[in-house]
Amino acid sequence: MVSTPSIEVVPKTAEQSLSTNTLIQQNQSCSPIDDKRSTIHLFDRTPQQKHLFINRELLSPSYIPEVLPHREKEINELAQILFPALDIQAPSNILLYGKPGTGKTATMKFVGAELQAHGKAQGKRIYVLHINCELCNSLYRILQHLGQQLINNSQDIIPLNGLSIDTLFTKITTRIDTCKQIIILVLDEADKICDDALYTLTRINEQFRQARVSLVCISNYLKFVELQDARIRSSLGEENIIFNSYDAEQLRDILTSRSEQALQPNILSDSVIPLCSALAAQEHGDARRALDLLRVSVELAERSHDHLVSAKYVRLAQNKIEKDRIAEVVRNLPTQERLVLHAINRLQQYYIRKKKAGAIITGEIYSHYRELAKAAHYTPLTQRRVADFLFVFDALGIITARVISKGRYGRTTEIAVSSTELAGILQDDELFEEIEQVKMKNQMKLL
DNA sequence: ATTCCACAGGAAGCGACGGCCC
DNA sequence: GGGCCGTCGCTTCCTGTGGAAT
Repeated sequence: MVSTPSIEVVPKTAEQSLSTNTLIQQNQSCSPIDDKRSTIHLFDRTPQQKHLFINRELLSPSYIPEVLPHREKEINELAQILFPALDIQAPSNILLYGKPGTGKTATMKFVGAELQAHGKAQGKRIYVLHINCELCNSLYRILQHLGQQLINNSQDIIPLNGLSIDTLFTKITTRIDTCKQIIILVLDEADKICDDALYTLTRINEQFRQARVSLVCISNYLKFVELQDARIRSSLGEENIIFNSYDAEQLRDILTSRSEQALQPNILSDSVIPLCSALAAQEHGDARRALDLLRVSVELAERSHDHLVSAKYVRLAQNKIEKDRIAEVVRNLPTQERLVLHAINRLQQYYIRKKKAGAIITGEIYSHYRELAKAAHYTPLTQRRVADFLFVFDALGIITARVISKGRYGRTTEIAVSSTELAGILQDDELFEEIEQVKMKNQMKLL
């Protein structure tokens, strides 16, 4: 039996608190008796610990505040377009564009809630239904979700699959058309939907005699509508609202307004909010990022028993957020995708060791991945499939992929690892030990 | 101007899976 | 229980591509 390691439950400094994972790992080696003993006082608050938060939830990006600073124009515009719903007339379909964290979803939820409440007060049937198309990207999933939200408490559950699209479509449209009502269907991340689904949804009103459905598509991509079929383009883009990125000053206002409600007074040093705003403004004015930075900074200070959140914690928070994000992504990847990441990482380390200039290319990655897969007793996937993985890693921000032409020597993709934390994260991966012994067969070729 | 390389990436199709309907 | 459905992960096949080399 392994003896109990000396564990300090609450680290003294922010740096120490960042190594919480190590502490947890050490803790896992404790015996059941030791576990029991160590948890008795685990959640007792020490005298020097202080609540810095009043309500942590208010700094969560998903929280919709009562006031949305610097979005008054968009709110009014959206409300004007949706106004006919109060007369049980279908508003125009709307497109909301803007980069991530510019308040599109928050604004829509805010206006949607107001509209629904107004409708209810007037005894009108107005429903605003949100669907995240990242999760529901096919017509079947959208209809299933729509039906499920409409029936709500009924026992008539719509199955996740098994029905034909026609059956499901008839079932849902019949259910919607039972009375005179307006449904505002908000399709968040609408660019993730397949074309057929979008086309069917734009034509859905043809099925109704009483009810009406209006679409609100939210997208991060300005070219979203341009890429659609002409039939979809005409009916989708009836009204457009563009959400510009927040600048540092606007982000500062947002943070100030939220922190006044979410945090204890006088716990932020003067530089914290300007720094969080400036860092988030550099990332295309992402309010979510700014809120995350502030929340994590305060959490780190709280864990370090500090009564004042200084700029130091913002810097630490920035590193922690990035590392946590990549680690979370990597942890949830399937084995084959992690094998490809290991191949990329090993090649990167090899390039550094040998001081080899230039970027890693897909051919090298694929051949090294094959070696690793065989060594770990997995059947290697095709190069086509691996190319798709690389595209996904790029989208996730783990690598940067750039298609280049090497003239007579063909076309390829240059890969650079974007995250400085990747090597460390992969060392904790269960595959690491398994493939660590594998030598790079193509070492000479690579040089 | 043409050739050639090493892929990129689209399209089609396959098989497994979970689940419904008759 | 068999037929059917949509989805997902994957393969195979194919055409397209950019620019150095010829």
